Amino acid sequence: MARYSFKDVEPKWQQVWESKGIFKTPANPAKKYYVLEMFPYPSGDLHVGHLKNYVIGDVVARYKKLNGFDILHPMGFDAFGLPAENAAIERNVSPAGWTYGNIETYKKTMSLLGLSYDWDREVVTCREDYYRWTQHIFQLLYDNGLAYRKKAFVNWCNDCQTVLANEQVENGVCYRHGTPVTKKNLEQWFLKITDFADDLLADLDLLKNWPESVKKQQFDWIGKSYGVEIQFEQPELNQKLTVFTTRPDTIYGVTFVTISPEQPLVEEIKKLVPDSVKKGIEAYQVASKAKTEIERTSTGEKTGIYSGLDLIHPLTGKKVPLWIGDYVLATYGTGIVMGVPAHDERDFAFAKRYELPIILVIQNPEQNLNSETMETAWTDDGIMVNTPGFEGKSSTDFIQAIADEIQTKGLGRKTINYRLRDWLISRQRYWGAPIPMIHCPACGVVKDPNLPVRLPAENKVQLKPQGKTPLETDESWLNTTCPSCGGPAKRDPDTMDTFMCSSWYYLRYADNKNSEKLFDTEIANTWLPVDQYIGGAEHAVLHLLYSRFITKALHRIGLVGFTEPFTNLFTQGMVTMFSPKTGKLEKMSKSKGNVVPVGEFVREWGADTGRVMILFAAPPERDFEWTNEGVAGANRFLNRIWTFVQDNLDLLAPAEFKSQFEISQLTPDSFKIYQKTHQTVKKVSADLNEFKFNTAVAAFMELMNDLNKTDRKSLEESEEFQRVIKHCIVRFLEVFTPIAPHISEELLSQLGFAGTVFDRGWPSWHEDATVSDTVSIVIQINGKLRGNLDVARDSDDESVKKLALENEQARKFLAGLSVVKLIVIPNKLINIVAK
RNA sequence: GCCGAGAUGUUGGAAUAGGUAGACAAGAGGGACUUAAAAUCCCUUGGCUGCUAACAGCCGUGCGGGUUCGAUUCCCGCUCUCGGUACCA
Repeated sequence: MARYSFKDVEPKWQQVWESKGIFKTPANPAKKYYVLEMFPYPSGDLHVGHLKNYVIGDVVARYKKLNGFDILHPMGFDAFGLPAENAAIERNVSPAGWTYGNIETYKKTMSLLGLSYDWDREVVTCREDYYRWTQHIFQLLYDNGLAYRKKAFVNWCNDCQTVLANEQVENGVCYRHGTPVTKKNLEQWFLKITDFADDLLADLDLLKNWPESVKKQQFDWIGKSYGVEIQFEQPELNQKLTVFTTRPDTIYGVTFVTISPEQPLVEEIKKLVPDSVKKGIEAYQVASKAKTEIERTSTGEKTGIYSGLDLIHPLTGKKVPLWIGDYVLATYGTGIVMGVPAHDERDFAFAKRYELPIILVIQNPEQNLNSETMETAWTDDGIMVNTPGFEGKSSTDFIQAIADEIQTKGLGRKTINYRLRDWLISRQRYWGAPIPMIHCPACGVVKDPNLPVRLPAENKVQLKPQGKTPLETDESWLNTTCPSCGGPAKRDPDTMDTFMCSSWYYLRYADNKNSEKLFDTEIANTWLPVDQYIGGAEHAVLHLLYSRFITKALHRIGLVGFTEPFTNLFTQGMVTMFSPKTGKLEKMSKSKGNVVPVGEFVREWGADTGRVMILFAAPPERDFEWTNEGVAGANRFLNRIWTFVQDNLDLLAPAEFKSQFEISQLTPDSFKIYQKTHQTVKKVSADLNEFKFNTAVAAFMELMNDLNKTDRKSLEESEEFQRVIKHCIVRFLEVFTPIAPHISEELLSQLGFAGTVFDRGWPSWHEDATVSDTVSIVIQINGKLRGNLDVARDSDDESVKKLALENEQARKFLAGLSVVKLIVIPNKLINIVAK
């Protein structure tokens, strides 16, 4: 018996789908469904760890298509970015050549898998026909006041040799390299994502089918907090110092105020203090700036220096010293905080180090706090003390009262602060979309009207970072004329963060060939939002937040009719494998030396085996380990299906195909397999809707195990039985096509069906056949399983009780006991409570 | 530290409007076929006890309590693991 020869079958069906144009996007969808997997950055070649994302998307796309939806299922490449540029520097290759070569490799590999993409919809972010529109979006944002330039202390990664957005700094290190990030004071382009902070927060509620963890991460990242700004006067300074606090209830506990060394007011302060103090402040500023982000933010020492000035406490009128300390962030709130050592850990540590006084204003419920002896700050609620007019009252009541009082007395105002900052998008690198702006000495910043602003030729620029942006090294590119006055001007030398490229690609797929516009609004509104987005959870606050922002911005500008890009989001777990380098399970990656290349895998096992393996191994949201045993098991299963059909093809192929049977006409054996088949169709339909691929595959295995028990002799003897078994295997194969499309199509065709499964669609199940006339009822005695009872479905409780008490097994256990109570759960169990 | 998710056989995992725990696989053991091996097929496979067996009993879903006729599922208190986060005042 020939084993399943995937080497012939898989290319054959890929060819059929291709030639029939099955996966082409319909122009005027009646029932649209947009399935999208996060597009890859093309680096090297695909390994099986990458596959999970694409396989899940393909199952969804095929399943929806079989159910009559008009599908948009595109693929493309996130093609600008550092790896290409680094490869260029290290190996002297061309960034563009390297990238396009990888894209070709990726596409070739993807074509082995039978994925249902419409490649006519492809987008490649580094191509001119794409990045000119990325530049166009930038200019649109600029026109609408959503892109601006400012000088700020920004995150600098020495490995990237460029600045990074806040979202790209994790725990003080670069998200890519893990190298410590330092601060640089540079003038850069920012996008006003903070303008949408409230919408981004509120609309999380609309995202019903997003993982809670992703929504939570975005919620925390936006970090909305309600508080009060309070002003402290300084007699010599001509302006007041404003602090932001969420704890105005601790106002009477203020014993100092701390200002961040980068806060601009520090410069004013320096003018008022004696030279010796000024020198100290400057030395401190230099020292702070030299620290890495980790050194500044890790739990370590809180350092500071006395500014030489004192402030007036707005309520007590007493003097409190003003300190400069780099534990205060210049970019959050006002960059100045009030020091309440008794009720804030950081202030407590600072006060202890510099021997500043501690005033207790909130007493704990045990009433045992004492400012002299406390060893840690009390940050919870409690009872007010040392607070005129509120002694003995609850701090939770006081917090509102004092906020109101501060506001009415004109000492400050209630306000809201966000942790979210504007998105810094300038990058001092070559391989990205140039920022399409011109700097003119006369006119200032002017839009370049000639898009695309092309990158200078690779051989004209110095890619290796040397304190200049690579684009600046091509003078002929850099120097241009001002579109406004015609005088000499310079181009903006930076490129855009590549997250900008990926924050709108899902829109371009809808109308990817439009050379006149970003996209046609009507077409975008037809296909979007994306119905099902699938990707890794690591993008929770990067790509997914930026994309939501860009969608909202384009909505405000009037280019799209929706406010959220992705209606449903599924985040798959990663594929792990034992790494010989680290000696443990690791995410599959080249650097860990634990990859299985897709090409090699498909040559040895075929695409369908890989698909079944990935879907069966574990629930898709969970991580799973890639194992040879798992692969072999998946392959064995496919071969069992193949063999079953081959063994019986002589009888099944000629048999008439009936789409439904009369239950009463079926023999018991026929009914059993017919029932199992329809239960399977029902279960698989439900499981695919819920992304429960692993249990769907298990259901197929169960049905196959039953089909394999088919008695060849009975089959030979009864034409009716042949028709039943044909019906069952056909239904099996039809609903199996989203999971293993090649083998399923091939066997359906061998069984006598012309065309493809898409000609027939998803079968409905025979509901009456999924239930039985009789059910097995469990007999429990005092909660313990003691026997079984076969009764008619929906038997009344009384007859079940009677049968249970008469049951031989039950009587054995009831000997010497008296029955106290009977609990009947219809069609499930009866519990006899006895003493 | 804080926030979130989780803990079920040798392993991946099933089963939760509370109702037969371990579906389906993997691995292991035994058998059939074969000169042999591979492949394939069949059987066994949570632990303990009853000398062995069919069989029977007891225990068993991280730990300790609780609610209930009945708890992997609900409640309270722990332990551990994995993610996320990191001076945001």
